[in-house]
Amino acid sequence: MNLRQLKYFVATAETAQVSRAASALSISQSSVTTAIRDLESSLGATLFLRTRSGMDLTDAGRELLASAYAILSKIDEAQNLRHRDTDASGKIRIAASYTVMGYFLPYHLDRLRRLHPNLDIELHELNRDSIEEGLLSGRFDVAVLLTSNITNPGLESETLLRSARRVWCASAHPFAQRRNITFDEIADEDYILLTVDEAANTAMKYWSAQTREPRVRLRTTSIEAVRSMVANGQGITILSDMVYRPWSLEGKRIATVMPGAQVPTMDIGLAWRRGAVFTPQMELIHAYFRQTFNSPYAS
Amino acid sequence: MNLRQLKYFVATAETAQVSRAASALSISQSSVTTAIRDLESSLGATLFLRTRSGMDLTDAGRELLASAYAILSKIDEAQNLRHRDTDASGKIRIAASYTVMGYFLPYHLDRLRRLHPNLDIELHELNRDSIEEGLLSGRFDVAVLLTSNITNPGLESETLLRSARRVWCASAHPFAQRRNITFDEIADEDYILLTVDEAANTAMKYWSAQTREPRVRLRTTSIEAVRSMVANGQGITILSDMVYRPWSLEGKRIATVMPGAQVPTMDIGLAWRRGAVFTPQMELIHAYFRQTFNSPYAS
DNA sequence: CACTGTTATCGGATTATCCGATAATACCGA
DNA sequence: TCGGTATTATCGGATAATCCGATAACAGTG
Repeated sequence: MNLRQLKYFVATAETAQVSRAASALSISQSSVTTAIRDLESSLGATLFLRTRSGMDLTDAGRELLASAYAILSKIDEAQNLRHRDTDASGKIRIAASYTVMGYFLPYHLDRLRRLHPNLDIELHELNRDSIEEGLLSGRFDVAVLLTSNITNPGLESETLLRSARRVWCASAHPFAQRRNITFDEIADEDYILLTVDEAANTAMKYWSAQTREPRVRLRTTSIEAVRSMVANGQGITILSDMVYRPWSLEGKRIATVMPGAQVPTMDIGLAWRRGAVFTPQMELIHAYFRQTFNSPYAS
Repeated sequence: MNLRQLKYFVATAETAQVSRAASALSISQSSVTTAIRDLESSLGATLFLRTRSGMDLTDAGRELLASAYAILSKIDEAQNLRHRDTDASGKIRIAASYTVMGYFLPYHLDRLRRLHPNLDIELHELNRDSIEEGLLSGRFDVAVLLTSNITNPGLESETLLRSARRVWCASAHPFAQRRNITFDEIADEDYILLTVDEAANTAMKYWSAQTREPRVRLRTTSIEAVRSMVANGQGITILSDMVYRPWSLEGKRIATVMPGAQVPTMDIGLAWRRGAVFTPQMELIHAYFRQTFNSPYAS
C-alpha cells in the first residue's frame, strides 16, 4: 500500500469516477485505474463496483475510505510540525497490574521514553484493590488495568483495547483443526487455570453461565507454566490474545480456536480518580494512548 | 512525504542508528540516509542530530515520531479491513448553530454521506438555547456547537476543534504588516461587530477584560458583510480562523494578525444529554468526529 | 597513527510510475 | 439495429524514483 494509491482512491471515491478523479488530480486516467487495481489486489478486496456510469464504493471500500481520511489527515498534520509546547518533563506515577505490566506496557513505555525522554515515569505493580485505593488516595496519577472489572464509582476509566479470549490447545490436539469448540467439549478436557491477577475470577464469571464446570487439573500463577502445559498436551485453557504467544518456552507450538459461546473480551484501559485535574504529564500519557488506540470503544 | 520515508525514519529513531535501522529493514544504509535527508528537506526541519555514535532525535523529530506511529498504525488497521458490522442505517437527529452549519458541517456531512449512505441525517439549525433545550427534551440526539459556552449541567460535551481568533484587516491596512496588535490599538480603529450566533456575546466577554472598548461602527449578522467592510478598509474585527477566508465577495484581500493579548479560541464540539445511551447511529457520528479530530483536547 | 565505528555522497542498475493510445463495455437515442 | 458517447481496462515505451555497493569524511580509541 501506498500514499499515492490512497490519494487516488479517495479522489475516485469522492468523484465516483476514475476519469474525473484523474482530471482533479491532474494525471492520466490510466494511472488512477492502475493504482486502484493494485490497491485492491494488495488488500485482497474489491473496493468499487464498476458500473457504466462510474465507480460505486463497496462496503469494504467505504471502510477503507474512513481509514484513508484518517491517515491522510494525520499525514497533513505531521507535515507541519509546529512546536506544541506541552511540558514534556516532570513526573507521573502510573500503577498497573502484573499482566498489564508484563504484556501490555513494555512496548508503550519504550515508545513513551523515546517520545518524551524528560518525562519521569514512575511505575508501580500492584493488584486491583491496591491500585484502586492508590488512585483514590492520590498516590498514583493514573492506572493501566482491566477496565471491565472496575466498579468503584470514585474512578473514571477509558477502554483502549479489547483483546478476545480464545481456547488454547496443543497443535497436535484434535481441537486445533476445529473452527469452534463448545463449552461442553471443553469441560471434557483437562483445564489449566491461570490464577494471576483477576484471571481466575474472570474465568469463573463466564463459566458460571454454563451448565458444566471446567475440569481444573492445575492452578498456577505462571503464564509460562500454562503455555508449557498446554503445548505439551496436558490440558487446555481459555486466555486472551494479549498474553498469547504461538510458542512455549521449550519451543513447542500452541494453537488457538474460537470458543463456541460468547466469552467476554479482556478490556484494557486507563483509570483515574473521578474529577481529577489532569496534570500536563497525565495529558501526555492520555493523549499518547488515545492516539495509538483511537478507539471507537466508549466506556 | 512517503510511507517508505516514514518507515525508515521510525526504524532509525528506534535504533538510534542509520546502519542498525538499515539492517533491521534489510536494505542498504545509503537508502536510509537518503530517505531521511529527503524527509528532512521536505519538512524543512532537522529530525536528527548527527553524532559520532548515531542519530539523536530532535524535538521536531520526536514530534514527527508521534505522528508517524499514529499514521503507521492506522495504515496497519486499514490493511485488514474486516467488516465491523456497525449498523450504518437508521436516523440521527443533529442540531447545529448557524455558523457551525455554514462553516463547519458541510464538509463533514459530505464525507458522512459517502461513508454511510444509508444513514439518515436529520439536520436542525437553531440558536444555542433551542439546541440545549432540544437535547434535554430528546428532540435531538446530538448537537454540534460552540462547546466553550456550554454551562448546562444536564449536557455532556466533547471538544473537537479549537480555532484561533485573529484580527482581520484590509491588506492595505498598516496592521497587515505587523506581527502583533494590542487591544489599545484595536480600540483606536473602527470595529465591525458580527452579531450572529453568540459572536457578539463572546466578543464582549474578552473585551470586558480590557480597559477600553471597541469603537463599533457596524453591527451585522452577515459574515459576508463583515468581510466586505474589512476588505474595503472600513474597519477591522476579531473572528475565528474557521470563518476566515482570504477574499471578500468582491475579490478584495483580507489579512490577519495575531492579537497581542490572549483571545480565547473558538471551540467546536459535540454535545448530548448527560447519561444518554448512545444509539448505533450516534456511535457512528461520534466515532467519525473522534477519528477525524482525534484531539488531545479533553473537556 | 592505524583501527573501528559512525553518516554522507556518488554512479550505475533496477524498479516503480506515468502517459497516450487503444480496447472493451454498456447505455442511449435515432 | 446501430452508431455515438460515456465509462473503465490494458498495453508499450518514456521517465522518474529507488536501491545498492563502493568510497569518502569524520571522530573517538587503543
